[in-house]
Amino acid sequence: MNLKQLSQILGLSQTTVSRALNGYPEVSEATRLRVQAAAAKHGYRPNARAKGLATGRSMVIGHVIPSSARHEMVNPIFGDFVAGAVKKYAEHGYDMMFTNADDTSIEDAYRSLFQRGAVDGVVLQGPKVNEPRIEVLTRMQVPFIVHGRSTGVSLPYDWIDVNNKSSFLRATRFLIDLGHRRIALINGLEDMDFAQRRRDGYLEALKQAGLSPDPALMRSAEMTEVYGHHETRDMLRLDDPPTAILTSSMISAIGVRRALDEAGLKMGRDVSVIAHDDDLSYLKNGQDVPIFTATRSSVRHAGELAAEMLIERIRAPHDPVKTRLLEAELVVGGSTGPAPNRF
Amino acid sequence: MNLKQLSQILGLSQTTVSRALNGYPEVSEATRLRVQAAAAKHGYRPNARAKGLATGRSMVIGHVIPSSARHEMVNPIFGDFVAGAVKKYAEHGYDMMFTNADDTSIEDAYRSLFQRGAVDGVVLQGPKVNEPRIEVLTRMQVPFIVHGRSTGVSLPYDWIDVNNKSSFLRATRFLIDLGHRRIALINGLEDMDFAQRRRDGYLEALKQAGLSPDPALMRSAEMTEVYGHHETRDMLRLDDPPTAILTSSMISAIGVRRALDEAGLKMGRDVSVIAHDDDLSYLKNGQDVPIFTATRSSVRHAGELAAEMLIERIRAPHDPVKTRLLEAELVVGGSTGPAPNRF
DNA sequence: CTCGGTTTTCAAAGCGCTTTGGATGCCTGC
DNA sequence: GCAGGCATCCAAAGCGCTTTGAAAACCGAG
Repeated sequence: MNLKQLSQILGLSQTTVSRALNGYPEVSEATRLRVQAAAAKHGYRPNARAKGLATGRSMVIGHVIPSSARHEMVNPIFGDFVAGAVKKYAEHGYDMMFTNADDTSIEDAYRSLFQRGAVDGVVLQGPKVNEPRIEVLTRMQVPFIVHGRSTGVSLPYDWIDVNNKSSFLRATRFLIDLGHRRIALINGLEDMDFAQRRRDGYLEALKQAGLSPDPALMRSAEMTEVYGHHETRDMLRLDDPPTAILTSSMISAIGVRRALDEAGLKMGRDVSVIAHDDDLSYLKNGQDVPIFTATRSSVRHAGELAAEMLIERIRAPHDPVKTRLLEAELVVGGSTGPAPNRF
Repeated sequence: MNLKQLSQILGLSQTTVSRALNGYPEVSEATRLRVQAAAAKHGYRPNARAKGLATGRSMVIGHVIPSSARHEMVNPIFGDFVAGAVKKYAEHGYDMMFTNADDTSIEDAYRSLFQRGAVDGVVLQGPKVNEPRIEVLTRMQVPFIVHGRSTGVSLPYDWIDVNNKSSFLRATRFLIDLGHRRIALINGLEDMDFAQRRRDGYLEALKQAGLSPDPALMRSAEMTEVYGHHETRDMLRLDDPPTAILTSSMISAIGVRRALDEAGLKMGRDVSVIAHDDDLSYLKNGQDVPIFTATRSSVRHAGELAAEMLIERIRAPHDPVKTRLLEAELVVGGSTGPAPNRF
C-alpha cells in the first residue's frame, strides 16, 4: 500500500493525502479524519526511503562501533548507553543505525554514513586524547555529539561528559582522609580521554596531600574483570603494597575483589576499594548498602542526554556549541574503611 | 556530488556511470577505470536512500530493543551479540538499525520497520516461550532469524541457538557425579525460552539420577549480580542448603560468589558453582584456569552466524528453513569439587 | 563497401514521497 | 450580482538512483 493507491481509494490527490497525514493546515478536518481512518484501515506506512529522498532527511542517527583485531573488546557500557539513546531517539521519531569499522577506517565509516545520506547526525563514543575524528566530523559539517571529551582538541564541539577529574579527585581524597597513603589506580586504556582525566584527578589529590605518586601503583589497560584481578594480585606482591585501590570500572573492581579474596584479605578492612560505577542495569552496586564505595554516574542517563542534545543540534545546526558536564556522586559502600595500621 | 554531476563531469550518461560503478559488464574496462577514478577523486558516494528507492532494498537489517518500565534491564550479552552481527553485516554491505519499542508495541515496531522499507530483514532476540512475534513476522513475510528458539511455536522458522538443555543436563550430571545431591538452579526469567530449556536439562539430569527436584532450590529472575547474590544468600539459610549451584549467567555467578564469601564458604570446596558463560569480551572466565566451571558458548560467534544466516535468507527467501544448534563446551574450572561430606 | 552481430553508450521511465504554484469552489460584503 | 478573500484541493516537478529499451559505434566477414 503506497500513497498513490491510498489516494486513489480515497478519491483524493496524493498531495492532499500527504498533507492530511503530516498535519498540514491546508486540509479540512473532515478529510483529515477520513484520510487517517483509511490509512489506519489499510495499514499504510509511508516508505522511509522515499520520504527521506523527498525531504533530504533520513531520521536516523548513526553510531560507529570500532572493531579490530586489537580491539576485540566490546565496551560493557555500550548496551546501557545505547538503550538510553535509542529511547530518546524513538521519542523524536529517529532510528539508530550502527556501522562497523576497523580501526583504520573509522573516519571513512563516518564519512560514508553521512555523505551517503544514511544518517542525519552521529554520536562519537569513546574519544581518545587528541581525537582526530572530531576534526573530521567538523569539517564534514555532520551534526555530532561526543560522549566524553578530547584533551588537545581546540575546536568547539558539542559534548556530554562526567566530571572524571573531580570525581577521582574526590574519591582519592576520601581515601587519604581515611588514612590511606599507598593508593593504587587501576585505570582504563591510557589513550582514552576519560582515563587521563581520572588520573589527573588522582594525581591532583595526592599532590594536595603532599603524597608523591608511585608509578608501580598506576596501571592502565582495557577494563576487564581479569585485568582488575591480575593487576591487584601483582601489586599485592610489592614490598609496600597498596592499602587502597581506585578502579575505573565495576567490572575490574570485581576482579580486584577476587584477587583480594584469594590473598585472604578482606575488602574494606585490609584493602579499601573505590570503583567508578556506570550504574549498569545488570550490575547494580548492591541493593540498599552499596557493595563498593563508588563514584556513580548513570551511563544510560548520559545516553538519553546525548540523544537529546544531538537532536537539538540537528534541528539548529548553527546554534552555539552546547556542553554538559555531569558530576558523579560519591556513594559510600562497604568496600572502604580506615587504613590498616601496619606499623 | 551526485550521479548527475559526476556524469556531466565525465561527459557520460548517468546510466553508464552507474553501471561502471556497480560492476556491470556492458561497459568497457577503459571507461570503468575512468569513472572509478573520477568518483574517487570527487568523493562521490551514491545516496543510500535514492539507491534504496530504486532497487527496493535498503541494505539494512533491523533489531528491536524492547524497553519498558518493567524491563529496564539491558541484557549484558547484547553488546557482544551485536558486535558479532554488525561485523558480518558490514562484510556484506549491510548496516544495522535499532528501533526502540515498549513491551506493548514490539509487534508494531517490527511491522513499521519492515513495511516502511527501512530494513530488509530483522533479528529477533530473546524469544519467550510461545513467542508471538514469530507468527507476526512470518505473516508479514519479513526475512528474519531468531536468536534462540520458542517452545510452542509450530511454524517453521530460521533460528540459531545453543543447546541449552543438553548443556545444563551435562552440567548437572557433572555435579551429581561429584556427589552433589542438593543442586540449586538460579535461572533467567521463567518466560524466556532459554530458561525453560535449561531447567528441562537440569530436571532431566536429576531424574536420571533418581533425585527429586526441590522447588526451594529453583529460582528465576532477571540475571543480575544482585539477583545471584540474593538467591544464594537466601538458599544458604535453608535447613538443607544446596552444595552446588547452577546459574544461567556469569554475572549472577559473581553474585553467587559474593554471597558464598560473605557466608564464609569457599567456592569449589564448600559449595560448587557452574555458570553459563557467554564468553563476553569484558568478562572472560579467567586466563588459563577458568575461575568458574562453565558451559561456554560465545554469544559473539552466535551473532556472526545469525547475521550470515539472515543474509542468506534475504537472498533466497524461499529456501527451506535453516536452523543451527550450537553445543556449549563444559569447561572445568576452580569452582567445582566433590560434594562436602556433611554427615 | 555492406551487412549482421557485438560492444558501448544513452534517453527516459520509474521507485514513493514532498512541495511548489496554481486552480476551484464557496462565502462575505458591497 | 459580483469582486475579493479563504479554504480546499490538485497536477506536476523533483529528490538521486537503477534499469529498460533503443540507438550509436565498431567489428570482421562476405
